[in-house]
Amino acid sequence: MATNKYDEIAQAAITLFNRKGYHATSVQDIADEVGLQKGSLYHYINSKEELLLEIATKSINGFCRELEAVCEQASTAQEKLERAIYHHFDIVIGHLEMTTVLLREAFFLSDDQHKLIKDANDRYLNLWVQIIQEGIDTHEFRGEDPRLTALSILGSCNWVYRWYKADGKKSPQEIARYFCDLHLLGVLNR
Amino acid sequence: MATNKYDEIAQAAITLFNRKGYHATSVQDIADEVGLQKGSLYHYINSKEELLLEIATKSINGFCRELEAVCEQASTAQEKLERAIYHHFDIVIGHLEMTTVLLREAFFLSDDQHKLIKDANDRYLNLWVQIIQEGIDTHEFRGEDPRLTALSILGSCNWVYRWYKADGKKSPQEIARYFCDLHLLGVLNR
Amino acid sequence: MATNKYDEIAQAAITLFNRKGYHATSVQDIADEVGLQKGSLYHYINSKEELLLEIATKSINGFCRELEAVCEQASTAQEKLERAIYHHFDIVIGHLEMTTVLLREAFFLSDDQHKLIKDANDRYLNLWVQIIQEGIDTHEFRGEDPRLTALSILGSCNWVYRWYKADGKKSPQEIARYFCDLHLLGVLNR
Amino acid sequence: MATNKYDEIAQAAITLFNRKGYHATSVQDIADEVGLQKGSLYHYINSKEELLLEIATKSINGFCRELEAVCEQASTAQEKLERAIYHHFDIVIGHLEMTTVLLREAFFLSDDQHKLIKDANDRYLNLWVQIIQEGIDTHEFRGEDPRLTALSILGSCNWVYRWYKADGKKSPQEIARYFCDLHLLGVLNR
DNA sequence: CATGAATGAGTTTTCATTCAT
DNA sequence: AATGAATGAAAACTCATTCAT
Repeated sequence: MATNKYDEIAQAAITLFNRKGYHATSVQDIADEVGLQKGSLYHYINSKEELLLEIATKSINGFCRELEAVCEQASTAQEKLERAIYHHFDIVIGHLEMTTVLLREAFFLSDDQHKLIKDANDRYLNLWVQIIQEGIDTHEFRGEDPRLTALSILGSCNWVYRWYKADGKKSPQEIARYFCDLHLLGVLNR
Repeated sequence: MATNKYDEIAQAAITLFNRKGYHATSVQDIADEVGLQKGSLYHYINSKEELLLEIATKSINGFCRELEAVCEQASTAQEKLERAIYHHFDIVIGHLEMTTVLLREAFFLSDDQHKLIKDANDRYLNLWVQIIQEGIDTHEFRGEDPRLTALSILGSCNWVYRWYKADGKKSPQEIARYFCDLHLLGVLNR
Repeated sequence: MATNKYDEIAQAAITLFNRKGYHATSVQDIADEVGLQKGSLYHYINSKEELLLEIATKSINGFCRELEAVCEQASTAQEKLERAIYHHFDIVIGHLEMTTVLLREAFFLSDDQHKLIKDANDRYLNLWVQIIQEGIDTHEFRGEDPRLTALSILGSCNWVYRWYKADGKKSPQEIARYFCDLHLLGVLNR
Repeated sequence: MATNKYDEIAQAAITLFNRKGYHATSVQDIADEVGLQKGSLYHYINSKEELLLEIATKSINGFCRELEAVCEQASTAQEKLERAIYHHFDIVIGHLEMTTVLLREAFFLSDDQHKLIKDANDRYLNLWVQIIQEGIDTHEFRGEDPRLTALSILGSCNWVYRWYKADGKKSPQEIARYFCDLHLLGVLNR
């Protein structure tokens, strides 16, 4: 991993923000973690807040990118929804710390910066809404409020960051499958 | 509102923690909000953290109390689950600010105090798990992992605090009904 | 002991000043100790500092009074010095807490008030100096600097408040006798 | 005095603690004295209390070090005792402010830290006790309780910090000699 | 006599950020 | 690139004292 220094710093920040929260993590903590002096960090970052913004941005962009790929590749709405759920789980669990920072800490950005994340979150939500809407249009799915349906599924799948532990009985894939079943039963027309 | 001073302070804290987050809210902010000097607050509270703990405790206890009542009164598992969802929505939306403090800010308590909230959250989750388990036992519900089912539904219903706006097209009751339908379809045996 | 309230308060203050020091003892601590509210204390005292001043004054006055009595009653300088030492021990050990407040805490009075105590201390010292001087004049004692002699003996006897423990092997009287011997050998002409 | 910054801070603290006492000296006072901002002090110290601990530790260690050297070099108990008294005076008067901090302010350390100083003080006392004991064993000294003898002499010599003024008629050496005479007469066998 | 709410100045400490070296 | 000294504003909390009831 020939990571560069900035990535090292970002990773340290993710770990620490995840463990203690953004506010409780000092710039000194991050510096200690990467073995630099506090002042030296500022060669790589402009501010602690920008670091948080960049982490959150990278995280939400990852979610969007995956889902856009899914939408392009899958054919039916059902297939899209299934793969959307699987990919969401992949990221949440595969990048649990970063996802936690996105979902728990981005709120503490200043209004302007928080707006950027909120907008990106909305774009991501809209991708889900479009999938549901498409399913309703093709009569694959029931329901008449695709946004509410999307919020229900997405909330359920996001909440995972709050309870998932790697040492559980079920593998991430099994959990994803279980959730996928539940949600599809909720939306599929029969 | 001739409430007593402590309640006024707690309400101010809820409003501010909700608006800016626990860390970004200073004791001075709370004092300003209730029209006291900073030092005078300490006649009513022992510390800012204890104030947060008390708010979170009151909130989670409210959830538990309601659900226990539901479990005693309703007969079938389906009825319990439906009413659990409705009551959960009632509280989340009826006390949106306090719920937000519980779900977003309790994490920032120190370990000992956070533990108290986590334990109460687990008790609440277990009530849901028991309902699902009971439904599986009576063959009302499908599924073989009641905890995962509960986490899916609860996550979906908790997430509401992050997107609900009072000015939406649907009333809280309609949203609750919509979610209830989705989740029941996901779990009901047919 | 039909002590009045003020004496109760003074005694509580002595105990607490002795245990934690004047600065580390809050008015609240004293109020708690006597079972009053903080505000109620101020019916009996004018300020925390005045309370300290009164304790210290009472203490040093006690030392002076005893020594003046000794000087009037005893005949020879040797007898006076012996009884001065015994009486000093009587007070230091009999009122260990109050003496500790005098010797350790009076310094923390404001300049004006501290001056009052310093002056009283000087008067007490002068009584010792007079005894030594008298002994030198009558050739009972050796030495040519009665003030230094007095300071040596008094320092030795004052220091007792810092190490005396009631559970020691020797009784207060035995300690006094031991010290008396040492100091008399130091000053007596042979 | 191109001393380093920490020493400057410690010296400022010694001066201020000496003048006003530990509690009455604020971190701001110390910062003002060395021409730094309050916050900048914390590059050099961890806390005000640790600063006091370090001053007191350095002080008592100085006393111990000197006395250990004396014990190694001097031959007879009498010689040791004489030199112990001279060295004690050297330090008390040569470092009057630091000694004052040790003897008057160390009490205000928290229990754990105060214990460290008390233990060091006990070690110092024990060196005196050993000297006296040795003199008793060799029949140089009279007395049967070397600890009491040591406490008497040490108390007398410590008390000096409370009355010594540089503008007195006698030089420090003359005072030391005077005290030495007094105490030796008290303990020497004849 | 007693209360307890309220004050307001004070305390120690933290911390993101800057900058000369 | 890296340091580490310095800043200055802000934080939570304490406390002696006052006073209306």
